[in-house]
Amino acid sequence: MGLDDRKLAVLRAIVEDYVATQEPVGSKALVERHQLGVSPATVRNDMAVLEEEGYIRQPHTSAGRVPTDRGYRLFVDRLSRVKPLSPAERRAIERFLVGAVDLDDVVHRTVRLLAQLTRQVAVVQYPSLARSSVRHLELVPISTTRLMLVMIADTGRVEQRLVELPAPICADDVTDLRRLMNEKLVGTRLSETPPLVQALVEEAPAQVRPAMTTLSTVLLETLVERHEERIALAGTANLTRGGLLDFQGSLRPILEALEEEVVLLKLIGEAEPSTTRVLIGDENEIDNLRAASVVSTGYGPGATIVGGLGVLGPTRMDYPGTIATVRAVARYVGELLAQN
Amino acid sequence: MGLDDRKLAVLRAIVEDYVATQEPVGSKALVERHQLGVSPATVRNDMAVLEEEGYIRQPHTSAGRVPTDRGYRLFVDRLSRVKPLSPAERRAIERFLVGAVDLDDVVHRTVRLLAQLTRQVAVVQYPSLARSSVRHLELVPISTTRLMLVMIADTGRVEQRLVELPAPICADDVTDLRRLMNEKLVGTRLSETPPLVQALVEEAPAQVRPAMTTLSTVLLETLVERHEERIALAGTANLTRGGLLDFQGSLRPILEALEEEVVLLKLIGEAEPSTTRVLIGDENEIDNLRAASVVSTGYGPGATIVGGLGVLGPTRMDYPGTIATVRAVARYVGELLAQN
DNA sequence: CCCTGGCACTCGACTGTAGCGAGTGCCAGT
DNA sequence: ACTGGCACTCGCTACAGTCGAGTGCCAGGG
Repeated sequence: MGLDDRKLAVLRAIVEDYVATQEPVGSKALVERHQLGVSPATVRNDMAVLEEEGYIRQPHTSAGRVPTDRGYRLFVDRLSRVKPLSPAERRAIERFLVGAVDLDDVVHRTVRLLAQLTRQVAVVQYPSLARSSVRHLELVPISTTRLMLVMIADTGRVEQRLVELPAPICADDVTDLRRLMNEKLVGTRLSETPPLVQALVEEAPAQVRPAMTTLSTVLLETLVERHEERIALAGTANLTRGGLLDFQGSLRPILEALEEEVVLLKLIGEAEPSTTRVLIGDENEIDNLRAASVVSTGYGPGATIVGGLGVLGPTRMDYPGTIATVRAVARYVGELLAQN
Repeated sequence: MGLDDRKLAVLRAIVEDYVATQEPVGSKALVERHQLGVSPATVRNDMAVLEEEGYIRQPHTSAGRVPTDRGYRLFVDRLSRVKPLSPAERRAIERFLVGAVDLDDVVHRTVRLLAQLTRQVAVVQYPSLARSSVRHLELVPISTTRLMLVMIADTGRVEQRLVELPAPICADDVTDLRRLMNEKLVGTRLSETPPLVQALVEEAPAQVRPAMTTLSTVLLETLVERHEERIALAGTANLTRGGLLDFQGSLRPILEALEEEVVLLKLIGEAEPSTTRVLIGDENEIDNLRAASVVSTGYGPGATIVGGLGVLGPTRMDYPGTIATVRAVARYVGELLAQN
């Protein structure tokens, strides 16, 4: 408990050195590289206390100390000072994101940018449908019994589904359907849609009732219920930096986890407004990712949040820098979305 | 040169054993596990010839033999018998692919299926726009000066672009634009589109000429010229199978290559009709992939090809099995697309 | 002429030993 | 409360020795 200022300074120094060198750090090296104003022996005593409290540990009896997950946690919460982005980084962000033609394009550029800047694995969630509202619904006749239902969300996401009608339909009826759907649904949040869709079916003229029923089913089942979240990933090659030291030599579990969209969504999809979430090692609920840390945040136009983004790396990561970058990128993307 | 039947049989046996065990195979083990009808010493002589011809090599002086890229090539070209799929695999394919709601869904399911069956990295190209034709063009007004241009291709692909108009436009004009574009472009292949689009602008009534000009620019620039190919990837975790033995211990270059869509397209996008292409190690043009092999083929409804798919793995892979699986999956996907 | 058994040889993998050195814990002294 | 000193631990490296799988070659036999 009694962690006085110097002990905290020692912990900070250990974390910083270990992150930089990737090697267990000893008492002598510490006093040499940081102005602690005390001797190695004193530092050793402090280290013993820190170890007892579970903030650091020794890989083997006669080696230096390495921060534990708990140590990183303390470091992140209380010891790290926010590192402002370099002008070069700011410029990189702007240069990278202008000129995106498309939501797809925005997301792809963002995820690559994030991977490049942090030199880690980057994950970006497409704007969540659940958090979007309907901007427009379009029906495109493919044949007399087939329609393409296109939904355009205010976040720029566009989803389409092929709808197989129970009976042939004429062009006028399609127009009616389109009008009815748009009148009722445009502007509503996807999460509030179900009852409205229900009403839509009930109020539909008999003429188009069967078609509307089919349409509503597709709308609810594929767009609302299994609310189709999408994810973009980049920078997996960065997992191999630092040789086999990180991730105790096996990338396997990490790569497996990254293939599961559900897992990724859990990681970065539960963004709270304007917080940056840092999950360190063990704190992670997914077993495969116990050797990794995740820094994530939400993004969206203005103050609203429409999706999450973040990076994943070894617990031994540069938290202050990563946090700053993730935040900055999220803010830029938000601004970009606000313009549309 | 003088490779008689027995020497070929020896090579085949070496490849099969090495693929199965991942360990250099010696003469004694060979005669034990295969009915070659000769003694180890004879096999040794054959091996010496095979080595001289560059089909196998010794990792170190006193170890067994390992196939070279050239050896695999000979094996694939002349020695491997096609391995029919097991009924279980066939069922797996069908079960996996039915119930896809969406082109996106089809592609995602396919790539995961392929990764799972071959236990390797799978790559699937979305149906190429260049090889698709226009089924329908839709214009959705977003505001008075903004349109969403939606293009639906016969392959099921749907692309959308936001178009910023030079001047406000009324609903009737939008209807006109839509009609004009569809009359002229529906049914044409994307690759033949440019001159038609040109004509479209020239023939447009003065009233909608400026808007049509802008539209055509977007159409050409973002859909035709940089013909937007997309790729899905799965199974990267399979790269870690076989410990660090494959890929000489470093996944780095492989992962890097897999992040480059351009590279992937080059690998699987140049499909010839009804051929399965096998690239072994060195044969690969991409330096990063010199330690890997790629098995790819084209797919599409009926006999036409709209895109490529394939898998990437260590040169030490089960070629007959992989080839059979890749072909089968491609055929099923083709059938699936033909139904739409 | 081709195949075979035998034999000497090579060389990587593994084991055990020894010395080195970074780093620690503890203690007595200021 | 901090410091210098000292004994101790233990992983790392180098080195020597042994083992054994596998080879190349050769002489003999069908």
